[in-house]
Amino acid sequence: MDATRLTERLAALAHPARLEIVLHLARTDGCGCGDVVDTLPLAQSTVSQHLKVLLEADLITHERKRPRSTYRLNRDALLAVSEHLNAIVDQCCVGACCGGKSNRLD
Amino acid sequence: MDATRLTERLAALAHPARLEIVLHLARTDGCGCGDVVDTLPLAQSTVSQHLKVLLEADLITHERKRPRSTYRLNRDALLAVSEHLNAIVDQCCVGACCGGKSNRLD
DNA sequence: ATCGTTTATCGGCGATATACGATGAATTCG
DNA sequence: CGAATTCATCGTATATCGCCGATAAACGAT
Repeated sequence: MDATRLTERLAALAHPARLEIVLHLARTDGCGCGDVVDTLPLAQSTVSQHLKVLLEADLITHERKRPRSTYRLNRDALLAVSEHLNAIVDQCCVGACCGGKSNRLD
Repeated sequence: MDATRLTERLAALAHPARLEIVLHLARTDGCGCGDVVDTLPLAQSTVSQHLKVLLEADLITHERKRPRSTYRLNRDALLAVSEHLNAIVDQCCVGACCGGKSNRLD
């Protein structure tokens, strides 16, 4: 995952509604757009847009089914973001620095 | 860290220039605004604004010194974001779900 | 074929973000 | 003192975001 992809994913997560959607999908093993609409004080078109953003960032998956489609959290993608941030922390000037703290030497 | 704080930090990280700044600070154990300006194709005032955003998100620290001030990465804050995302992944419907994968049972 | 349900897309508006140059404040150097 | 350095802030122009209502598209049910 390059820097551009990372910022795209971070941007996708950096919105209260979208973060809420991610949390909802994490709790409910996949649901449709309508289900998400019911949990948020937003119009259906707005939710659809948010889902699209998350989809383009590959943070969720989409399965077209009838009568309802299913959106699911892409755990791997979310985990990749988490680990990328972790890598930055680890990379942080090995040795005593950044406020005098040592690096994960446990 | 509540959801609002998390989205604020994610938003701060979700910009190419600011992510670059964070990476730079991670590599160079603290430096001034001017040093950052030298590494980016942006005006000094723009960089200063980006630093302010990162500062408000508490992702970096600022020590006013002369002749140069010093910005440093706040490792704990960045780590907190990483772990928060990790927690969402872990929370993801305990059991087989989300693409049929099991949850970190190692 | 028509209707109802579900979802995606379009157009537009207000708000926010991003960029820059200019300016000011604080400090150091000559 | 005056000049230079470093950085923050202001004002402003432009672009993007976020939201909505309206509409289109897809499809199952009647």
